[in-house]
Amino acid sequence: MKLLVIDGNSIVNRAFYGIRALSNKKGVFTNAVTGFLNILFKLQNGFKPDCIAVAFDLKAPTFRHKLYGEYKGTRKPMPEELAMQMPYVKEILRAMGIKIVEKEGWEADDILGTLSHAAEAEGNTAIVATGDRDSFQLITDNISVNLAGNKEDTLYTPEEIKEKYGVTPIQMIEVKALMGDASDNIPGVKGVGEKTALDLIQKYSDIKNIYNKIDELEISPKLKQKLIDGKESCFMSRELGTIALNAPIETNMEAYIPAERDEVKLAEILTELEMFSILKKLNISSENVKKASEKASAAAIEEAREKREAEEVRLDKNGYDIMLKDDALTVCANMNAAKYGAGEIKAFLENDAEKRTFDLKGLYSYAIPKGIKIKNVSFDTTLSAYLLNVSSSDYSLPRLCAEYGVKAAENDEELPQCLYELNTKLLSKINSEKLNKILDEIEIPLAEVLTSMEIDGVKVDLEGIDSFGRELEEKIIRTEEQIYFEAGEKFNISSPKQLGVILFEKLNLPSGKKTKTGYSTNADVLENLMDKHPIVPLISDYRAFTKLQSTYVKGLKDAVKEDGRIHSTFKQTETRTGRISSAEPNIQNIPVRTELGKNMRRFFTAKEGCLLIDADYSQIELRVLAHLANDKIMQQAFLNGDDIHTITASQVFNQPVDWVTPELRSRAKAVNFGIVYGIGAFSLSKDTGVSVAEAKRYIDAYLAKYSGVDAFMKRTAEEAKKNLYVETMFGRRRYIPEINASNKIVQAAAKRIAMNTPIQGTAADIIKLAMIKVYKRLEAEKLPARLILQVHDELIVEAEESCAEKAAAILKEEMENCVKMAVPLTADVKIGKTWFDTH
DNA sequence: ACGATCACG
DNA sequence: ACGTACGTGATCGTT
Repeated sequence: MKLLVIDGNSIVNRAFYGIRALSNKKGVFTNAVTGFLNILFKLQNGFKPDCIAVAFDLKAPTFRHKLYGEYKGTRKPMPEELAMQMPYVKEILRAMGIKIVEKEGWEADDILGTLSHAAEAEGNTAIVATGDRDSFQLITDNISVNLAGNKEDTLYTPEEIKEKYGVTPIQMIEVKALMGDASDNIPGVKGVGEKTALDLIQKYSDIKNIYNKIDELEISPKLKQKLIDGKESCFMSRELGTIALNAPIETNMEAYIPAERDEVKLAEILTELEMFSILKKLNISSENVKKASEKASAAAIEEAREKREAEEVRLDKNGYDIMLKDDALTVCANMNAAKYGAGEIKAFLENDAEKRTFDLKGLYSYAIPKGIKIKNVSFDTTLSAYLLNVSSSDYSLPRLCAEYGVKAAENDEELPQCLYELNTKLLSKINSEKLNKILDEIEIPLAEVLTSMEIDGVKVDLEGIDSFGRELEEKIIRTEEQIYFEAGEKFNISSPKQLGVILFEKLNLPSGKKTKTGYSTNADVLENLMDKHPIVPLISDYRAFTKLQSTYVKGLKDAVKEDGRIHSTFKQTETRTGRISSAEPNIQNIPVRTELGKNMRRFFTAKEGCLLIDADYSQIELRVLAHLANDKIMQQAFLNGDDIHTITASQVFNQPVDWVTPELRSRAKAVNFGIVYGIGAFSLSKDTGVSVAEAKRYIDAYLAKYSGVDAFMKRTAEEAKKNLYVETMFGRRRYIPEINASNKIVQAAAKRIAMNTPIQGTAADIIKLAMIKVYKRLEAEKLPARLILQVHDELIVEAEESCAEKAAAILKEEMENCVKMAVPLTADVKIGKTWFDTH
């Protein structure tokens, strides 16, 4: 008999990432299901197996995890769009009469291994279909592996493996023990990659032999040392990388002969998913299709009735802890759990009951695309945990349970209790630390705004980027040639190490030896060498060009989605100061400071018929400082509408305002920045080019004139020493325990943080409030205009041309009036087709 | 995985 | 005498 055993998870994964997003009307994604079934059909038709088994992983940790710790801990979780498709895949397989094999504590790989080897033992042949190469170790004369979902559709046999890798299939285990596997978090031996590993195993056949004869091997001393250091890791990796052949599952082949298929059921599911092409391929009788549709409508009526009843019971309670997990809402009231499936979530989220959520932004990412309006969120675990400790890097449930002394849920049944206890604890802390206002009025409403911005994204001119990229490519090539000419040889200009050798050894340029690893070649160093050799400005240009090319041209192109827009992720629990951050791609560091770089902004554009409205706060951090420090002189400058850097120059350099030269103004500007960052004379001198002594005089003069600022800085540092934390104007808190460190350098750094955080953090609070106001106002006035980007002190709205002026007025008004301070806030607003035009 | 570098506010 | 401004994220080379 012939057995086909399929790695379900792996194939579904391949299908999901290999096929563009498809979904039915209800928003259930279907690309993974479609892809999986197409691969399954192809395998069935190609191999004509007598028996079929499909193996899946269960989420529970396997015995190997328990032995060696959660070695898959860093693996990315399955995206929601994929997770929601898994139940459908399984249901369809069952309806097709195909056996699903999964076993708590065992991985799909182990099931593949056990079944294929059991088949062989009974004198049968087996084909293992999977998406990854792990299974190569299972190959024998009677067991072959098909890398399904790959372009090349070869069937791997022992000969194939020998030819390709020069080792036997079973030796692949040894190879992996040496090289490790990043995707499985198998460490291997540090510093040994595929090439070295294959080489070693080809020569010495297995790791046991290698370590037994370690002193006799013909290898470099360096490699030998690596092997010795990694010995323990290597043997552990061998354990981790060995697929089990003894999983406790049914191994009688008869059990895997497909049963008769349930056509009605199949028609039902495929109709629900709107996968009509697959339905056609299955040749299901029209009679059965009809039966399926009758059943479906009856089920819908029943579902509606159940929902109503459930609603009535649940509505008379007044608070729920809820968490969206695997596309189902776990709802907990008084520690009793209720599960809501995809169809019922909407009704629950939209009802009036008070809700305490976990990962509100995640919930909005689910709700907004489906048009669900979440009502009455009073608390969020993640946001609260962030407010209570902005310095954590992990706000996952297990981590929070550990941090706040709550017993972590080991399974879904324990989840309600766990969430309830954690939320209760966090809520009481939020109240006692007076963070409730900032939670209710800033972070909770902001979650919706950020999610909406992520979903909308910003339009990008791909052709424009492409053409800019071609220009850059030419510049890079030209510059490269000139650099090689000046250097008299070719080398990797991007390698600081190689560059250092060329500049400081070959060309004998004066070096300030720096960094742990060698010469420093950063922009500052190059700046000082500019006139010393013609290669230096070329290097500087080369850096600028390649930075633009790889980070921006290439990076942004890769980030453009099918809708022609970039959807950055705005992280709400990332920064220590309360700012939001942007990633994948980072939209907050698009070039603007240089003429060449600025061109990137031409490619961020409003969609057809729309314009961008860009509003940025003028000097928000200095205004915040003037307010917090209650410094009358600085406040007066802002009240007068004066140029703050000119006034500062006049104060610090003791000159009449009219006598302030651009040079003086620029130095004063540097001092203003320095003050906000918690200045030191050394750094200021480096920044302005004056001597350290001179810089010190500036700072002293500054603090003497702006005496309120001086007092504020002293007060803030003392407050930090006493409380071990500092606060923003709205009470956002940052703990700085290092403030009392015995190491003076550490302590000095902590002091700068203490002085900077209230300023940067208050500015962050203000713009968050402005975002909420702008978002709500645009929504309330039903304007065809949406807030799409935030860059710390700048907001960008995309609006239909007809309402651009109106939207601009709203932006300005809301930004300038969202808080009342001792100085006015001003926002400069510009309208344009592209982000370049608005500057 | 980490450091160096450089883009932004 | 120390080592040198606050807050981020992406890319590349090196280990």
